[in-house]
Amino acid sequence: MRDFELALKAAGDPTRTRILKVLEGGGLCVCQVQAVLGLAPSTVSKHLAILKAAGLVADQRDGKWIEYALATEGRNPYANRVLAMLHGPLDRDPAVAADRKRLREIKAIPLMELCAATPARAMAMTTPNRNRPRRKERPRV
Amino acid sequence: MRDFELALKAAGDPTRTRILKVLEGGGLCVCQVQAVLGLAPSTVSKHLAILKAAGLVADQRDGKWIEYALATEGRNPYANRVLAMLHGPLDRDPAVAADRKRLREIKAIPLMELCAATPARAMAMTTPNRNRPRRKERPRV
DNA sequence: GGTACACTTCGTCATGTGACGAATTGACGA
DNA sequence: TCGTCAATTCGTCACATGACGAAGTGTACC
Repeated sequence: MRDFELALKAAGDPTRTRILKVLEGGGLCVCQVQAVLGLAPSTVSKHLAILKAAGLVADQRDGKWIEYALATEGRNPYANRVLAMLHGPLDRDPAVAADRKRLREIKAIPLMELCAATPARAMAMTTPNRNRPRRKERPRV
Repeated sequence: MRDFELALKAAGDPTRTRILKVLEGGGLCVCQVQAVLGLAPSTVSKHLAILKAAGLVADQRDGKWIEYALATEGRNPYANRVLAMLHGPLDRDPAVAADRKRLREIKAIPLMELCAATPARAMAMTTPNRNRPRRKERPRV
């Protein structure tokens, strides 16, 4: 019962549903997820921890970054069934489509440049028709 | 997104999971569900309303009683997939097994006798070795 | 029509949840 | 070893949720 509850509650929150849909495109570090969602780092971290506790995602440290990806197999027998439900009508959801679009833009930004930016600046980075000069230094906040 | 959220949040609550599992044995009226769960009528009614709004159960009035049953088809495309997840490890859950046992005892009690009883009395009725006289039967729902 | 009763709705309370900023942790590089 | 920075944890707040009893609704039966 606990596994069932954890899996459904984890996936049932709209923000976490968005995270799962974004991770369908492959593993991401927290700051990338944060940039897509436009939420505070602590908030994103909490959501990812809930998804991990439910066995829906797995994390893997990669140097300074921690990559989160959809779980392929885990101890929660319901995780796979919940993840399978992501395919379908959700693909036509406006919010999901918007996240997917933003994800493409964010993946074009080097991690070093993206992660040092505040959410507001990361959002600005993804606006089109913006002629930003390339910086070598980390932008001041 | 809304359908997905409704279905997962509705089924993700432990009390509502128990209701769904109990309804697997066939449609029941509210007072029967109430007797199984041991909760106040208003609480049960609220849970059933949430499950109905999520498209997981359907109700049908039968005279004075209202029968709730698992939805066979509905507008929520995720309802069937969530209901399918009820089969599996949940069948081995202690709470689910206890509810199933109590359900058998409750189904042996005529509706007229069961529904007029307070939850405490209904619980007392389901204790074994009780030699209750048979009353005229209500049409089964 | 009036009563009985199965069920729902309303009002209230305690607890859970999601959001944030601030402080902390842990790995990399100077 | 120390600073930097991605990520987490902590503390706090507003709001959602689940529980209950009381009051309301609608149907059957007299």
